[in-house]
Amino acid sequence: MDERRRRTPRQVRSQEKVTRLLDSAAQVFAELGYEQATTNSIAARAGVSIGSLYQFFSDKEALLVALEERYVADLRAVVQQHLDPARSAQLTTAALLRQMVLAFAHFEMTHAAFRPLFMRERVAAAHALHAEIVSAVARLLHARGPALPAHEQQQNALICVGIVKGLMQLTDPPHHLAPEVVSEAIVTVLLAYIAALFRRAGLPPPPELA
Amino acid sequence: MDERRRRTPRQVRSQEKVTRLLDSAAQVFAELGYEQATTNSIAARAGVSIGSLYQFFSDKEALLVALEERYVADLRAVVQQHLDPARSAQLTTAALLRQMVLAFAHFEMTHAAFRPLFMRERVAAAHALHAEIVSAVARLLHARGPALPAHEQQQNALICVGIVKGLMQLTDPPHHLAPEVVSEAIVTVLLAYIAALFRRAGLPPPPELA
DNA sequence: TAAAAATGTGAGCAATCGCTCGCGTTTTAG
DNA sequence: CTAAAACGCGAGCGATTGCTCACATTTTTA
Repeated sequence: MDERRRRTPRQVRSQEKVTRLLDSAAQVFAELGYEQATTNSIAARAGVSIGSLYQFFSDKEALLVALEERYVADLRAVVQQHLDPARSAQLTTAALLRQMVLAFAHFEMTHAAFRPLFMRERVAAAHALHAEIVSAVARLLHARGPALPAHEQQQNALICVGIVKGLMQLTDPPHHLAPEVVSEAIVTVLLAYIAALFRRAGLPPPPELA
Repeated sequence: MDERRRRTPRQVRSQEKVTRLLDSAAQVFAELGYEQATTNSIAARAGVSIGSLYQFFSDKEALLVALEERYVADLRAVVQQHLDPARSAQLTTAALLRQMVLAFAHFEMTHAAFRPLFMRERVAAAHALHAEIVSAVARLLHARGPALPAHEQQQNALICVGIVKGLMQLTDPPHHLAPEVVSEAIVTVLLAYIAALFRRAGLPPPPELA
């Protein structure tokens, strides 16, 4: 299943080492980015020799791929929890958006290497998940506004996701805005944009959006 | 004035070389980013020996700084043309926003290294210009909506600039949306957001924003 | 307990990068 | 025309990086 992991660790000791290495890689990648991070520093921070690192990971990119699997699994769990149609049907659009944005902000805070790696590099599974999210948002838009032009929903969803991704960067240097402030602004922008979509289609926006 | 440029080129031949080196640096920086770009490849693409490169630039970072001066000067010209109060007063908010966003999209298309360098690295003059832009947008917001809470205008302006910066990334890989499509979406989002600001303050939004 | 398997280690190799330096060529000054 | 100044060149130096390998240590197996 994972050809980039050289030896599957059989002893508890080495399994913990793999975990520590991935934690260390996440930190160093977050601080320096993938290219600037050195495998020696990742091993050193994990308290592991460089030789041990290469017993478990075939090369530097294998660390990235393994981290990707971990992050994508975590993010997929968040997405399935918040984009589930059954759950979302019980909430107002405003409440639903707020919960989703806050969940995503929390994910980014607890997964420091997410943006520097998966927003900039070419990472296959991350892009597949991104496409899933856009489609799920498109379905959600269709459920909330069935009268909106269906052929535009995919693009509208892409804009919505872009708003979240783009504005969430205001929490990074050099702006360093508080995640709560940024999340609130994102919700405001999303609600305003969706309301504008209704108006552009000649429909009255639902009162909860105003 | 520029201590990082070793010899000020006195002959036309070498002045052209400096120009070619900066053009080449812009291309390579845009393709690979600053860290991954190599001075040898920049010199090679410019058709200049590596020795000549270091006659005019003290080190690799000097290329970045010189490029920064060029880009910041160009962007400042665009900004002063479009954020000038006298000019902007004659346009509707919608038309003004559309012109500004299109001008910025055109700037990014003609300055390929702008985002990969100045949105990610710590570049002093670029950040100063960014702050100027946010303040100018804040003044513009105040002019268009004097009744809006003044103490929020700086933050609202930061959100507006963040919307433009964040969504403009949809023109990059992996999305590759057409700049015209993205610009139109940005205008829609900006207008919707500004209208929402009026509503949140208990004011009726100007009809041109609807 | 002893052999085998798994794990741990870090000096150092090959490749790459930023940058220098010695020297040849072209342009300018007088 | 001649000397000086400016410019051009690229082999290669020192530093860094991803990664290997020969060998030591620990755990498992029988």
